[in-house]
Amino acid sequence: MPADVSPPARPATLEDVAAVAGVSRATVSRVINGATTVDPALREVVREAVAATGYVPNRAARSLVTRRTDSVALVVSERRHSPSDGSFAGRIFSDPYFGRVVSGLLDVLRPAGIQLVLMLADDEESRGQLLSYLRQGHVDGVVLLTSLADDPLPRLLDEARLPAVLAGRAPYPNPLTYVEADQLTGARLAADHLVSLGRRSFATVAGPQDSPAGQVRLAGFVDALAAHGITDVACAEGDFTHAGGALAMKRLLGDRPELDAVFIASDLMALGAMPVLLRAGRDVPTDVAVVGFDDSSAALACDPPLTTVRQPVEEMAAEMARLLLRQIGAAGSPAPSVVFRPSLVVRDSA
Amino acid sequence: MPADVSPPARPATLEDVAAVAGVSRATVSRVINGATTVDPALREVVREAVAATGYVPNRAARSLVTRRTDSVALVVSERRHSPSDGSFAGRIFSDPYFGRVVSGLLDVLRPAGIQLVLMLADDEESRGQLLSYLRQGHVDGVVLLTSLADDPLPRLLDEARLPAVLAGRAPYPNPLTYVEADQLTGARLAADHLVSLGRRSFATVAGPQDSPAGQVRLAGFVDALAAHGITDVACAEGDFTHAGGALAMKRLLGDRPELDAVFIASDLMALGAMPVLLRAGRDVPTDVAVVGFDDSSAALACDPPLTTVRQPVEEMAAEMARLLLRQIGAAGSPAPSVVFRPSLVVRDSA
DNA sequence: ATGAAAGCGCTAACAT
DNA sequence: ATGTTAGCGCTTTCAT
Repeated sequence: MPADVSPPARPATLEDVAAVAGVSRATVSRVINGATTVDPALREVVREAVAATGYVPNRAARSLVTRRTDSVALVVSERRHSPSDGSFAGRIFSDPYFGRVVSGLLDVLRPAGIQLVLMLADDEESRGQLLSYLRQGHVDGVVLLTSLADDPLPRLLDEARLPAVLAGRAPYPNPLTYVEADQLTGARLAADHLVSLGRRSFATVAGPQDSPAGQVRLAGFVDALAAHGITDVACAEGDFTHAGGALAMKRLLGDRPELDAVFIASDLMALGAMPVLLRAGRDVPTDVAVVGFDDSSAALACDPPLTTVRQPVEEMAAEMARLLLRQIGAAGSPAPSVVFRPSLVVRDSA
Repeated sequence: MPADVSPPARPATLEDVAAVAGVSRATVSRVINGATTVDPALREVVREAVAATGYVPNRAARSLVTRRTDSVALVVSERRHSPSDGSFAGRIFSDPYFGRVVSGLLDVLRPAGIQLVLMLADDEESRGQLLSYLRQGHVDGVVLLTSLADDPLPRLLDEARLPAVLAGRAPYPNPLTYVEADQLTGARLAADHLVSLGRRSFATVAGPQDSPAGQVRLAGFVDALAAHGITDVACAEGDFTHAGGALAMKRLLGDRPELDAVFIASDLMALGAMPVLLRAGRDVPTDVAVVGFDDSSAALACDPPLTTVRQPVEEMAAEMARLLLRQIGAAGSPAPSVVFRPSLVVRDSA
């Protein structure tokens, strides 16, 4: 029977490393945290001891004294689809937009050793729980993704004095830092392009009018057309989903069969709308020019490839992470908001 | 100048509550944690003190002594789309499947007060970081979503003796608990249905053949047809995305223009494939019968609505969460795996 | 049933 | 440059 040489199940602590390295806990701590006031030779010894023991810092212990958690929350705030629907449907999870946000966030957070905690707020109760959780300092900051114009979360987050960054400015005056693409300009880009194509009968599949993005993109499109003297615009509201885009397009075709230009407020809706056009015997772009919004993977999934307004979502998300980290570092003093310039990506649909 | 009556910025601690209630820390702790050995009257007093002080337990402190974190990781393991692509594209984030999983998980986790930490593993380096993080006990357990047949994570997770549940059995012998729908049966359901419709020329848009789900659904479909004496099946591989489905469908139409039945290994790919059929002048279901897989929101976004193999993803995810919680409670002793029965949902496409 | 006290693993003064 | 020490807020024996 072999001697039990395996190390104890208990993970190594600072103390263990210190013992192996023949130094004090404090010195090991300094090396771990990259303090410059450590003799290079000792530093090396400690490094080896860390490797030998397989030491990894205990976050709870560290957190207890530093009062930082090295984690931030990604809060997704939506209206629950249907109350009967016991389960949260999470519309946004199916939008390529979400993946791009996570991706951009992690590009910055991961190298910084910060974890991302995913939290949902889909009703009063969950919002309350969320806030008490956040307030207790269980995360260092929050990134808020909301699709509700009347979302109380920005206000509550501000009152809680929590480092926070919003994806898109709050729909009401609010001091929180936000990052967004200029939606108004984006919608204008779409309108101008459609006009420059010589189109005459305009329509739009708008986003949900209880969402800021939905509201602003519609307003921007309508205003930009008005500047060209065009005031007659057919509009159908979609819900930012594939199916919603298809539905809205059908309505539009019923309302205004002669339409030859349509701006669709998200690529995902455009993806749903284009087969509807096809089925109705309209060729894109010959009969109907289509411009989307986002420049997500959905734009390339369209046939023909979609001309669309590009938002650099990954970059924007990375910027949100950076601003959040900066606020956290600066004891919560708010960082400046930043607005990205959208651009028009011309492909084949318009 | 009004007296400063506002409470100190410092959040209330157990000590504060104890002082207000006039009892010891230990008693407050007992009340918080629902110990039964507390006088009902005292319990009430403590409750009030908690409310008065706005006390919320400090997770780090608790975690330090209990060695539990009350959080679990949702690990998404994928191959990074393109190495040049600095940013992780996160294919799975755009699949309705992901949202359903999160939804089902949170249905169980949220009431249990467990947080969900989102982690990505998309290359060797991130996998290494991930493991050292997990090993240190920063989460109590992990739910693994992988789309790689040769993913080393199940093995590594098992070696690390971490409570873990896999979405779908590991592609190699592995003792970890898993939850899945019987993919073989699901694919057979699709095949049998298509055969019962009297179709004669079969094809399939398979999932990626480096993913377990992709492999098994293809094998199940081919085998089931073979049982009907049909051995000639056209196959094109897709990547489980919308665009991938469209591409594969085009190839299929080129290879076998006479096809009149196609099984598509995911609804999202079917959503991409159906407009291709339409454009090629094929009516669904008259000319071509189409059966999908998943019964996700994409199935209803199809036109016509998609006949598909239903996987109860939300329920499966909820079950994963339950099994994980059970394992965590039982000091890591593995829970039994569970296999759900898929069913055929007949709509209009076949 | 309740309280006193130890200690989880770490960082940050402070002292040297 | 390094070590000593005092907690961070909580749970949990162990007494009572």
